[in-house]
Amino acid sequence: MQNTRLLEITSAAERLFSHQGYHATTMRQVAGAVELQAGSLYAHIAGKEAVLEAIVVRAADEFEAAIARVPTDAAPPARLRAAMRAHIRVIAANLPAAKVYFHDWQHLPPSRVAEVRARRDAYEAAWQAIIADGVASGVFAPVDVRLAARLCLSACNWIPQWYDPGGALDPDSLADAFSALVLGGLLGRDQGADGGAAAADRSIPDHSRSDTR
Amino acid sequence: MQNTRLLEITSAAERLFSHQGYHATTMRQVAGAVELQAGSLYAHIAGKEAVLEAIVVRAADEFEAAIARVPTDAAPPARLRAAMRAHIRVIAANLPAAKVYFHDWQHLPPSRVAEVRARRDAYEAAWQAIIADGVASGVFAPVDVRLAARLCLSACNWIPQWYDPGGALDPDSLADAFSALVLGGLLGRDQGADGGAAAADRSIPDHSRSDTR
DNA sequence: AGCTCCAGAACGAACGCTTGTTAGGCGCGG
DNA sequence: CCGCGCCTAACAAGCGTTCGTTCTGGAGCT
Repeated sequence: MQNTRLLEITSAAERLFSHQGYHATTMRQVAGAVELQAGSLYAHIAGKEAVLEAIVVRAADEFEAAIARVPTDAAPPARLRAAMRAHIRVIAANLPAAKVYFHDWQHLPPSRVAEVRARRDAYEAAWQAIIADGVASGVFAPVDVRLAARLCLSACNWIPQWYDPGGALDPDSLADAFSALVLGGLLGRDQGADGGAAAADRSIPDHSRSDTR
Repeated sequence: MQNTRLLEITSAAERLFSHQGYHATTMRQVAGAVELQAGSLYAHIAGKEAVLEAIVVRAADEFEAAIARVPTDAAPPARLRAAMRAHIRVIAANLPAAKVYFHDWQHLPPSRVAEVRARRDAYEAAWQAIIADGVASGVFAPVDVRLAARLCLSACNWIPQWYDPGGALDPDSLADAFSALVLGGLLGRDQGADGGAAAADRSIPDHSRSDTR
């Protein structure tokens, strides 16, 4: 069970893939990162593609598990905030893997690509459901559900491009800032709307303060 | 000035780079796309990297020119909407180039990367300025300017991942839907006058799927 | 008009190098 | 003393690019 080496290799590959991209990364670089010779990797892995697949599948698992923990009985605004926290937490906690997941999943063999695409669509549907509920119950404006979900996910999926894990911005603050923007909008009129925020804070226990500013 | 061949090569490279990525694309593939032998390309181009640079620089030019045309004297909400239209129009009109610009600019030589990064920062600053003006004048809520700008740009930059140019969703509708969401937010509250023109329709007809993702 | 001549475009083969991966042998811990 | 982990060496394939050559079309001269 303590397959230390395989884990080291995979996470080194995550780092390298995330910085340079899958195709620009050499197996010799991966080997060097774990202080091995290139050929020695193959005592632990089946091939370069298998490493990529492991990274991508694990990332997909992570995102799915995270959104599955979002309570479905809360009010839509709280659920959206919770989903955003969950999503961004996964990104921040697995930054290299997330980058690889978003950028290099298309380089898997076609059958695996289809698989990942399906999981991705299901994931997106979960977000659409939250927004659709909000629209149906009149809490949300009658927006285009698909586009609204895509706005949220697009904004989130770009985060790995600029997020600095060592910076002062912790994942939950970022998530709360983003959900506050998406929920309340830029236009003034400070809505008393963050009644939903309280619910979100309860549904996802948290130790850090959420302060947008 | 009728350098037809060079143009053909560049746009074939745009297509291939955008679908497969820069490093996964072969010069022989590029050559095949314009019905040439690989070696023949070098009568027109300096090298693979030079083609990438041309694509990236042109895309950066396009985005900068677009936002430069956004009037600076309008009200912040109208300016934000205009910026969104400008940005998304460029994406839709140069979909392959935009994808390459967003994904593969890091594969340029370090000096060029720094250059592009600088231009990118300046571009982002233009968006921040719009939001900062809105906050300063009280039209926008007192949000974190940097995060709000990043939300907008993150959402927009992910668009090439899913946008279908043949679909029913035209760029301006998409831009208006996104800016309506970012300006007004999801939470109900009837739509006040956004400083912008007509197309502020909150309810947008269900767009057909035609997902290439 | 007919001729020469050259520049550019394209070919096809080859270059040197790197890629992912495999094979065989060495050494050390259990 | 077995077997696992690792190394060295090598492999075939593919990479971006170069090179000498061929072909072609039009300008310039007579």
